[in-house]
Amino acid sequence: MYSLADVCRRRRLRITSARMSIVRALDEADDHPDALTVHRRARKHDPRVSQASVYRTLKWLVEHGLIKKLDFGEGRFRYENAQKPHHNHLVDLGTGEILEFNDEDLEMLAQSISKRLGFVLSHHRVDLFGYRSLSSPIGK
Amino acid sequence: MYSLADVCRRRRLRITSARMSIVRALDEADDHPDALTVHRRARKHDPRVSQASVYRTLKWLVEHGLIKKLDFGEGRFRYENAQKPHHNHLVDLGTGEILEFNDEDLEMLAQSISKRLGFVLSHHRVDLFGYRSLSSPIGK
DNA sequence: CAGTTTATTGAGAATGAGTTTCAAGAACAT
DNA sequence: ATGTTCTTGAAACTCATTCTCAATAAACTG
Repeated sequence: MYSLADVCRRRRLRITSARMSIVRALDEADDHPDALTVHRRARKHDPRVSQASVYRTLKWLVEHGLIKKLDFGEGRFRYENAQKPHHNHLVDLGTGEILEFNDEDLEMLAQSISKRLGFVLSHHRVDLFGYRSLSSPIGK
Repeated sequence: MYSLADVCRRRRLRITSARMSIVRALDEADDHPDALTVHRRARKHDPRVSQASVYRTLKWLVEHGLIKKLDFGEGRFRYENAQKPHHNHLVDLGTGEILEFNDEDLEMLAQSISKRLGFVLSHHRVDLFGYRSLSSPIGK
């Protein structure tokens, strides 16, 4: 998987120093940070980067399809690298942790439901919210 | 289906005049209004009702399970009567219109995926976003 | 490379949804 | 009626996000 900085270069998108520090923060993330978290992390690379630039750059990256804007009804948005293969989210209501999962049947079902309703599916979002069961196969 | 006002009465929830105008606005809605839309509509019944009361009452109704808080990533919430049987949403990206649909397979699949991941499903959200296909069975 | 245009920046002001505060007014319980 | 509790409208406030603007940095142009 290429770094976001690389993807920008390959696409001839201007990558300034402010953008570089933001993009590095996103590249290093293996979670789903919100804008202010991205700002905090980007500042570690370059303390001069402003909040405004973070919001502008996030918007710009979303517009260019390099990152995805997520929303779990928390009153703010989270972001993730769009290069990650498609997946859905499961929110652990016990801890707030966000897990990712895939299900081929689910993908096909979303397609077929859309078709049945007369729509061409652009994208979809399946979020599950639940509590870890005591006999969790994942454990903790 | 009982009106929200009736449900409040049966549950011995105090229904004041401000709440009545808000609840009537919700009862009359066959769409998915956001808080300010509810406020605008409630004012038609009683122009004195404040924005604060609308937010307070919406929160109160959600807490009592009479309405559901929806979120389509628009940066604000929408609401719908919780008495409506469970359904999912399909957002028409051409018009912004929100359609409702049901799919038994989808419900079972959400359950089984949660279980597989070691979670007890509390609730889930399946939103499809798409464009009406030219040969739409629903037409327009 | 100097000069000009265009894009991006940081700081802070502005916005907009939602919440809180507070004093006044209802509703309720004795 | 009296005191207690709840709810209200208005306005202040919060918080995430967007906008404004003068300054700077890049990218063109000759």
